[in-house]
Amino acid sequence: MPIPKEYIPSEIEDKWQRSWNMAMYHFDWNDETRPQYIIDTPPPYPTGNFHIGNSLNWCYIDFVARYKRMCGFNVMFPQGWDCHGLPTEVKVEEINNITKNQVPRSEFRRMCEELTVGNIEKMRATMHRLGFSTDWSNEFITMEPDYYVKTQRSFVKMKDMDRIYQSDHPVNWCPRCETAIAFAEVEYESRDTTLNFLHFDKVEIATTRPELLAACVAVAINPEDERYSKYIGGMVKVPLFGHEVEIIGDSEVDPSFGTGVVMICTFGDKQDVRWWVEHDLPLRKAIDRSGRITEIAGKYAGMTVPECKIAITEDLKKEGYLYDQKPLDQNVGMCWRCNTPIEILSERQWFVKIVNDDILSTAEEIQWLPEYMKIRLENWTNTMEWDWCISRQRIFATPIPVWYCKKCGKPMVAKEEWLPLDPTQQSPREACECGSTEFDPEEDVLDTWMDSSLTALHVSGWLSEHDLKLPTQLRPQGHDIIRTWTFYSILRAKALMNMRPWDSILVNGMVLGEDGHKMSKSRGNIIAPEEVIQQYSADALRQWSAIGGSPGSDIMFRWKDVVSASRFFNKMWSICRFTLSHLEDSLVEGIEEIPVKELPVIDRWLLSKLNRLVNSVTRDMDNYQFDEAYKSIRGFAWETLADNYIELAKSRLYGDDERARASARYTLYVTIDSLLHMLAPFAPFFAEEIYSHIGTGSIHQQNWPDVNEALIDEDVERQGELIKDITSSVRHYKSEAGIALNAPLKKIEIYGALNESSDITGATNSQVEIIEGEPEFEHVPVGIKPDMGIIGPKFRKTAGVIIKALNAMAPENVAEMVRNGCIHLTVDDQDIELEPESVKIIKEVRSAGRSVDVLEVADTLVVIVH
RNA sequence: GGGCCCGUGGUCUAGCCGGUUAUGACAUCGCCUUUACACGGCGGGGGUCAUGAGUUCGAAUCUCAUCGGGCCCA
Repeated sequence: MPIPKEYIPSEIEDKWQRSWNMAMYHFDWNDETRPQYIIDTPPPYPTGNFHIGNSLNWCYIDFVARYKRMCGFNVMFPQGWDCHGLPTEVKVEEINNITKNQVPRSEFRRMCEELTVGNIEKMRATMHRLGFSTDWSNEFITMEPDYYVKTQRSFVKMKDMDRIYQSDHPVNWCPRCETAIAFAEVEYESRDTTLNFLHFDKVEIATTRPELLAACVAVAINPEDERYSKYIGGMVKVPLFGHEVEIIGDSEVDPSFGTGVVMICTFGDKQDVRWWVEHDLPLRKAIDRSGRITEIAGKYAGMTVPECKIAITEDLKKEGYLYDQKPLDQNVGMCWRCNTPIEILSERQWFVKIVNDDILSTAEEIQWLPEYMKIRLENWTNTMEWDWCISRQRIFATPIPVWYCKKCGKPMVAKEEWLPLDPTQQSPREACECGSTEFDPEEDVLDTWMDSSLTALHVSGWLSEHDLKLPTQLRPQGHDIIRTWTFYSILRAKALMNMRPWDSILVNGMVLGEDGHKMSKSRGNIIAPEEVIQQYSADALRQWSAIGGSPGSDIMFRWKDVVSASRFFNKMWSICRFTLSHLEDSLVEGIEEIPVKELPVIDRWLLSKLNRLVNSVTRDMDNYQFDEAYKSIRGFAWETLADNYIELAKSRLYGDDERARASARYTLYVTIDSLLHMLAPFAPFFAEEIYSHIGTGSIHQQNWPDVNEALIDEDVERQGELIKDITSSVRHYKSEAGIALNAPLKKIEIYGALNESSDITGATNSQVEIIEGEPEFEHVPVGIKPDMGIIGPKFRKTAGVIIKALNAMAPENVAEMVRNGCIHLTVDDQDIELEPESVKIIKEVRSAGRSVDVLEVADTLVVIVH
């Protein structure tokens, strides 16, 4: 069946997407013959929109999954969905025009689930369209009991091993979301604020947060600061509120900032918390959970923080306490979800203990790609000051399986076998130690990272009927979530199984828009994958992923890269169509295998280069260098195969010599077949389409090509290269001389060791004669080029003067000495001898009166007779 | 303020454990419809490798400083 002239990707991709049996990508849990290759795929948040950044990451994963499968691994490329979290809650409130407290918890949760199910469906469709070889038999959805039972069991297990505890501790608090958040969820933004200079009764202090005066619990100065050190241990009165606080000394105070005196509030920032702990200061809560000022602030109670700031500043001015104000550029912590400035509140929360050394030593056991990404994790780990706060005051999340006894207040943690459960819907199955059976449920829920940090354990069969296959082989993810997902995943695998979660972590960059900035709605530089697929093709988008940049670096989305990708597929299509048109009959009868020795030089040249290509692409794929791999495949197909080989082989393919035709056909077949196999992980649709014409079954179930070392032959390559170069310089000659490329030349004489000339004859459409021996032309040395690679290391310091001396000599003299086997020269009264290889002679050929042009190709002379 | 990454023709990029002629793509210019492809072919122009200093016989490559950009954090 001939292949159509035009390459119409939409039809081809649609056809294969419909007909592929996705079961061919399933992981076999019971296979004991193939090595496992389990990928800890990121579970995206089901926004309903699989964006281009996801696409990049998933393309990388798919390249690896398909490659490893072809290499004989038992691959699992599962897909999970990280469902819980605030954005969905907000969306549900928006859609239904309600707040979460207006409907029962279970009803609200149901609404969130319903929205999520729909969103997952949309994202699955995009993934299918992109041709990912996902193993859908191992899909997981964190909001389903099958998954969150594991989150809950992990909670109970870690509680039992004292890795989880409950405590009053300052936490980062988002007053808008009314929930605690972890450090990882705090983002910093530069803001212009005002530094206010206030008179206290003994000292002057500078503060950016006068609204927290009521929460002032101490005033701190640097003990080295001679201006104030005499006050240490004394008391001062806080303006407006009148309570007395201690003056403490602490070397952390910067004497040069503001007045050199700072007030400590509970809590204005993280430094306040450090001082509060260190100096054992009292707690004065001035802000409540909703971000309003509390009763301790007297008449200011009930105001919001910004309102209070204005009111207090006014009063301070009125009362004469405020004597100066200066603008200050300050970084303010914000909630990463809603961008509200966070507060630090002291609340009773659940925490996971962080053991920094465990994280760091486990990170050492993992191969990081690129290597430097590990440093980011280490830096983050070393700056952790508090434990991980895992309780959240939300609804759509995994419930914390705990109740509190109404009588004695003792918490009751669910037994593992009771799980999954929701304590707000179910009661404990046993009585409290005190005998009471009345309980209040824990209404707090778990941080979503408690779900997603278990993915490596989950996909490797933890707490399932299968044998545990931890560690997994690969964690692919973006560098934006190293401090969260990477960090927590390592923590959990280490805590729960005392193992590393993965052998390797492949960190991809962010996708930048065409304006060079990270894609975001507000910048309006977002490109949807569907848009790219619709205009070009999924294979073209995948190619952009492969060659847009090397893994780890941020990569810009550029339409022209997609265009260039689709051009390559057109070219490849055309190459395949040409090949197939010559293969037709023999494909039916089976391609006749021809012994290498019987093939013409140029065929052996191509096969030698092909095997080198297989070798390098295999190495690149093993190192996740998709850009390198793809570029070399593309370069080989376009230049080596299409521009050179096919042009050279054409005369044989169209000629009468059956044997010569068969050789070219065989070579083309072998080459196309290998190329398609190597393209398969990158362009699964294209490769499958062409393969369906030349092979049987799906190409995605074939083996990765082996390198046939016997076909790599340097001598053959040199000869082939010469043939190619001669042909190309004749082409160049014609182009320069304004001769049509297919116009015949009178005669071409080649002086040199070349066994075959028929392909040159065909490609240049001219009579070719190979002449042994020296040509009758004058060979004039016109210059020399010293080889620094030889002279430099040998002569070191004197190399410079030697080069100078060489360049000063007459080229013909040097050439003469090279012919005699040794170059003598005198430098600084010293005799120096150089091997002939140290110098390359540049020669010019002068024709002796004949009406010819002379081309020099490597060491071979090509004479064009007019 | 600290850490990490990066400055290479107009744009993006390879090279970066040193070796003299710096890779490729896109763009640009000229020529060509030659039985796979004009979404093509052939050929050309364009870079003092951010700046300055140092190490070295030799630096895009190593060191330091400066300037500029990005990311993460305090």
